Amino acid sequence: MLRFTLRQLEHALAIAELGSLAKAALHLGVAQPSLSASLQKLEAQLGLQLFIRHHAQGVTPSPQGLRFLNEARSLVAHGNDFQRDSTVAGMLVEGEITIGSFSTFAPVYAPKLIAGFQVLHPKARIKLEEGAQEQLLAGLRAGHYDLVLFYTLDLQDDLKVTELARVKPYVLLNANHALARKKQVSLHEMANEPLILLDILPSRTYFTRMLESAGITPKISFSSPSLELVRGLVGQGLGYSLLITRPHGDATYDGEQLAIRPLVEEVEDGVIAIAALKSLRPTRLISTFEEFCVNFFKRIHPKRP
Amino acid sequence: MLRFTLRQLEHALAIAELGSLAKAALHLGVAQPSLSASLQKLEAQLGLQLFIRHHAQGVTPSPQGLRFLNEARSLVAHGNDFQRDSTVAGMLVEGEITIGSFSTFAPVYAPKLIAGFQVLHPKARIKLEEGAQEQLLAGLRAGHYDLVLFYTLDLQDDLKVTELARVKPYVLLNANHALARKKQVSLHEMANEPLILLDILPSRTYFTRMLESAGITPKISFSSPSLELVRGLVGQGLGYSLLITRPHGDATYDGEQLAIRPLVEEVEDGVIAIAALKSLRPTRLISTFEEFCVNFFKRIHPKRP
DNA sequence: TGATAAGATAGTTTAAACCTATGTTGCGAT
DNA sequence: ATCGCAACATAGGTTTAAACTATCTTATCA
Repeated sequence: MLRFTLRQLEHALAIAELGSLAKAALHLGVAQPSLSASLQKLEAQLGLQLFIRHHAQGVTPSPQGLRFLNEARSLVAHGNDFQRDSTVAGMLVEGEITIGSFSTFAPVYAPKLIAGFQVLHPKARIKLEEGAQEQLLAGLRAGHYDLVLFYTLDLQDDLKVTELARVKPYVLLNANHALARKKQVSLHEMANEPLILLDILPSRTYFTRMLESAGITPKISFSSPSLELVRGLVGQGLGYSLLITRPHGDATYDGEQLAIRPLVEEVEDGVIAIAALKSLRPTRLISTFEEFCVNFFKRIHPKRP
Repeated sequence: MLRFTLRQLEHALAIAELGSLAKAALHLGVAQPSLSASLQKLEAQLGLQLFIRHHAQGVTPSPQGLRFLNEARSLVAHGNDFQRDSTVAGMLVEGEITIGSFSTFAPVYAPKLIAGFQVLHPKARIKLEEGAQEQLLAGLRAGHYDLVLFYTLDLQDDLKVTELARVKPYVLLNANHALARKKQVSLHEMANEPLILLDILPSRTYFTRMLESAGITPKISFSSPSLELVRGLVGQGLGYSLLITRPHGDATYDGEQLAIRPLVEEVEDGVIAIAALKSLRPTRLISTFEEFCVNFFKRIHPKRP
């Protein structure tokens, strides 16, 4: 256990610097007897006499004291650096944060998001990790992520969730599919087609729930957690898919053409949201990033009147 | 001004290490609520939330907290090093001390003294500086020397003076001098000879006082603060000298032969002493060196019964 | 020799640190 | 489902440390 206080060291250093308890007291804004006591205590705790007292003209460091004070100076400097870094960490938009992002839309939104933020706050470093919802929420609660971007489904009340945008699900078809000629497609028209399901939470729950409430039992031919694999399978004409996240472009990785059609039905929107732990007070950097996300999505998906 | 305590950092580190306030409290030997308070205060002072509380199962560091704790660990380690070095400095025979030595006998005694001490305490480093008495005492009071070796003359009561040896003054003659044939010489026999005075305090006072109390007014032909210069002048037959410090050998630097003869008169002894400031509590190293000096001179100048 | 300057000491007050007892909350077991 | 357990927070009180005011001691200088 440490037997001295940084405060005491600061006192001793000021005394050494000014060569006098009285002057040091003035400089530190404490009473002279307080310093006297502080110094005596420090000397007692260390078992070293640091200063030689010259009764009517100040003090001078003893040879031992001189060695001590040099080390003390370094320790106090270390402490000051530390304090500056720490207090500043909460106040400035600097430092590092870690964001968790739902894996399907990480590649769609995150690059622009991060790049845009970096322009405004070049001293911030942003780490991005992808994951399924479970991992994201667990990571958030475990202190691994400062914030997570995901699709809201079942809200948990230990999270502070901020809605960023609402997006409509769509039907993904092979461009040559018969229904691709229509402007919009009904779920019922697709009911007997084989469904290629994006099998990742919460997307799967979202789509199965949507089909259920439309009274449809889908024929699932394939399922995969990978958005690009689903698109590839659709591109090969193996079925249709229901999706929310909408990558730019309508070609698969292997060059097939896709068709994207809105649904006829009024279905529940997909809600893109950013979440933080309610119990974790955010730093300036975190709050700033959160606000930036809100504004970013406002620009991309402006609210209809 | 530093707004946190090393104690607080130790607490936070223990909490992080054990993942629980309760366990950390046990480990640190304090009550759990004390830790809770300590942590909350630290968080408030830094404006950072360090831990995420999981109500019934401990705490985990927040992402910000993790960065903080790493730096805190380094600071506390620094503090521990510092404390070890400091407390150890007072307890062990290690480290560095600075000795001031009266210039005429520094070359005679100091080498053996230091070499002998180094054998017993190889981790001690001893710095030696020479000077006249004024400088030595001023240096001692200013905290420049831990100890000084000198000839006692007028005792000052702010010093703790330990007598090391008593030595008799002697007459130094050219080997060819008429009186050099005698076994011992009287001051009165020399009264009309030219005196080459070692002009350094306190030696000068000592010798002039000695001659005064014998009722002799010396004919001072030369004076010099350098012992070897005085010996050289005597070697050239320019006069006699009175000395206390007795270098080994009776040749001058330029090869002349000298004769050393005791005095007939009973005169005041020269007292070799070691002194420290009364007001400065010695470290182990200082005390040990002081004792070593006492024993060293006991061997060299054993007390006559 | 007295005035002055600088630390030390004494006594008191305020603030910090700590303790015990109790409250709150989430989890797991019956 | 509920009860008990585990773990952190809160409340209230006590001890210890830090600070202040006033006074004493001592060395220096005019």
